[in-house]
This record gives sequence, C-alpha cells and structure tokens, in this order.
Amino acid sequence: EIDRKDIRIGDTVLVQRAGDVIPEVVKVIEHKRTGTERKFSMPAHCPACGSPVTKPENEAVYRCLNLQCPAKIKESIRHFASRRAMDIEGLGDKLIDQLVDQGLVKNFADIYTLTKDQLASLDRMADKSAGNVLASIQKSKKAGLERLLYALGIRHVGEHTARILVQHFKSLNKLLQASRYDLLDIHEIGPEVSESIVQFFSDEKNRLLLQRLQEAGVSCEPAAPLAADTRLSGKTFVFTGTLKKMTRAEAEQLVVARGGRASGSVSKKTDFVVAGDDPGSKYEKARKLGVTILTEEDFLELLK
DNA sequence: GGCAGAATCCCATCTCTTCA
DNA sequence: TGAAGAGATGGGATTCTGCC
Repeated sequence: EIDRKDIRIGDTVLVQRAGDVIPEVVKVIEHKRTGTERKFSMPAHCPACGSPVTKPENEAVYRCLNLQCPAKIKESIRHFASRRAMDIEGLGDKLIDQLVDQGLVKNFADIYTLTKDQLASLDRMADKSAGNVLASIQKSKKAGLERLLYALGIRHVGEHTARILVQHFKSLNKLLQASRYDLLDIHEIGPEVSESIVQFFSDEKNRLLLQRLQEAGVSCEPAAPLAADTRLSGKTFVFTGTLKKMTRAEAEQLVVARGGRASGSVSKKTDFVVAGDDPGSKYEKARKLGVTILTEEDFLELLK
C-alpha cells in the first residue's frame, strides 16, 4: 500500500473514514512536499530486540524469530489474557508492560504465580486493583480447553479451529498425541494448520508450559458438555449491528452452545444474519444473497 | 490454479472503574 | 475529583486455507 500510493515519511496525506471506524489513507498531498520526505523501507532488524527479521517467501508478514523478544512475549501474554481467550479482566497493556519489564512474567504460566503484593507494588496499582486482577486470574483457570488452545497463540489456530480440535479430540492428552496425519483427517484442517499444530506441541518448551499451567490448576477439559444441545447443528449465523439484550460475543456463544456456528462474514452458506441496530454492509450482502435476516427478537424466539 | 469463505488485523472514541 | 487505564465496539481490507 505504501509503495502503491508512494507514501513517504514526512508526507501530508488525505485520510477518510472507511466503514465506520477505520482511517484510510486516500492519497498523498503532493504539493505539500518539501523535499525532506524519505522513502520507507522495512527494517532488517527487530526494533524491540535487534534480532534479524525474516519474511518467508509467499508470505506477507515480516517476523522476528527471537523467542525471547520482549515485544513478542508481551503480545503473546496480551493475546492469552484477552477477552476471547482466557478473559483475564484487568490485565491490560500497561500492566503487562510492567510485569514483563520487571521480569515478573516471562510466559503464560508465570501469570498464575503472581502474588497480591507483587501486583500492588506496580504503578497505578493498589490493593483493590491487585485483588481484582488476582480474582480474574483465578476465574480464568476455568475457561476450558477451547479457550486455552486459542489463548496459546498457535499459528493458524483461532477460535474456530480450537473448537474443531476440542470437538474431535475431546481432551488435551489426545491432541498432544495426534500425528500430522490424524490432524489432516479432520475436515477444515489442511497441511499448513496441521504442521503448525504438530510443531507447537512437539516443542519441549511448550509442553513444559502446558504442564505448568495444569499444575497451576488451569482446566484442560472442554468447558461444557459437548454437543448436549444440537438444535442449531449445521446452521451458520452472522451478527451485524448492535444488539440490545446482549453483546455479539454472547449471542455467538448461544449459537455455539446449541451446536451452530458463528461466522464473521456473510456468504451463500450463511443460514441466518441477525441484524441489530445500525447494521452494516453484512446486512446488504445478506439481502443480495437471499440469506434469511432475523431481528434480535426473532433470534431469541428461535433459541426457544 | 482459481475461487469462496474464514480468520485476522486495523484503530478512534466512548463509558466505566480505579488510582492518586 | 481529575486522570489514567481497561474494555467494548465494528466493518473493510488483507491474508490464507481448503476445496473443486
């Protein structure tokens, strides 16, 4: 995009809101150039740890390969604690920065060894906040295997794939023993994903990490009885707009708990689009494709 | 090889909670 | 009580996978 629009460091650019939120650079205002603007080139070394960065052929993203890179450790913990993963409320950016910078947390398992005194000694933290964070950490132990798998940050394993893996293997131990071929047998898992999963679990450090999490009391069992309610089995839902009685995440959970599937994008295979207030482009796409559109009330009625 | 679909990333702005 | 941090929000763009 930078090359295509010839955007240089120091340029003045025209920005517009694409969709509702996203700032999009439309073009460079060339007559504002002074001649001091510089071309951007991708750094050859990681700005956080100085290790060389690499970009595999056929991939788009440059990566730092240093496993001990502090920036990578922080990001992995951010992901681990995020709402859709282990949902550790109160463990946000600033707190993670402090925990990693002070050496209190070097990996996910260290989160579960934190004490109230350690937390309360940090900036903008006191007894109340430290207690809240600790309670949230305790609560996260019951998040269940699906969320844990997603939280680990295995490449190509998002929420959907984590769910598929749990439905297929039913336990962490069985997944740990799975071969590349076992994984390839599963619908929606291809060579890239299976390779990534096998690589992650064959790494001794990762196995040790999982062992420490288990010792800390983190549940490695599926969160809910699997497929107890299958009324929405085979049905795909997409949510758009703002719902009144629940968040979209909660609505998606209701679908999944009934054996259905919640997706982010509308396609011909979508069965229902549930439209809240101010629905976006997904609503229009659903209309064009002839997908059934439900109001929030219709959706709640359907759940009954 | 091409296409469809899924997953992920992007970030301004607001509200709420808690600290100092 | 002001300041600061966390969390919630949401659709387009991009990337990547899986399937035909």
